[in-house]
Amino acid sequence: MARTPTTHDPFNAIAEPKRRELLELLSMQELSVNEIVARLGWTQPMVSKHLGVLKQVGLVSERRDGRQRFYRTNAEQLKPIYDWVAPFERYWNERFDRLDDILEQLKKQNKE
Amino acid sequence: MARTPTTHDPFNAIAEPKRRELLELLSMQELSVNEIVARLGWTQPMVSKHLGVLKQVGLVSERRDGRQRFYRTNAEQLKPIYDWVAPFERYWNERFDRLDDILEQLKKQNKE
DNA sequence: TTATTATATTCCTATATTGGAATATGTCAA
DNA sequence: TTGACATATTCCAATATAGGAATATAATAA
Repeated sequence: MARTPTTHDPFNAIAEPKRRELLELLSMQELSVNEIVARLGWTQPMVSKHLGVLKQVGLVSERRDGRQRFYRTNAEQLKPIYDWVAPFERYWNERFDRLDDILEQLKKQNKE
Repeated sequence: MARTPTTHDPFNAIAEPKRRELLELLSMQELSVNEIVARLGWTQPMVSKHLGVLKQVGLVSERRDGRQRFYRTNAEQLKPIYDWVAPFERYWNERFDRLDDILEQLKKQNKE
């Protein structure tokens, strides 16, 4: 009876804008925590905590090397979101306008 | 210092699976609250509350007629989500494999 | 071993949440 | 006006959250 945890699935994880920013950054390149801190200007614990959430839902993967940990985006985990939202594209993309017209005509023909 | 409200933006609004289900249902057709209750089998207050969240972020629109209220999905508000997630498609869609190869070659050529 | 560096975790507070039950509001009909 | 119907809102509980500060853990170097 509470909001679903952010660590439960990608939809909840990416609701936080900072985590979306992290995913964008780490899709270009693998970075260590301190490099992320330097680039984004957040506090180190803040970076670690958001990375922790993303790791739990599999949206980033971790590689350890000495005392450093390198993270990178695991984009495949975003597919469920894409798959859910993509079918709605037709509603704002004019590319589907002609198809809509055709479907309308078919409907009319069926009624006759 | 708390999680962003569900009514703040589409990303937070659709993190809840029941609201995604509502959006799918109401994209096919306009429905009254009671019709939604009948189709989904949820309690009436639950339906009204979720519709309230979706309405606040503009994801559904409302039409009043007598004592009934008809809702339908306003898909354009999903565009920010699509726009954010679509660039990641390349990471799981094999259609981009050849493009990746070409980019790799260009990188190599640049180094020379 | 001790100090230093890199990262993660804990403790705290303020704030929202979801769902259920009960109730309120609004609209129409008799 | 009164009753019935359609929908929204309030009150409650349990639970998580994000961020800040402080601290813990782990790995390396001196």
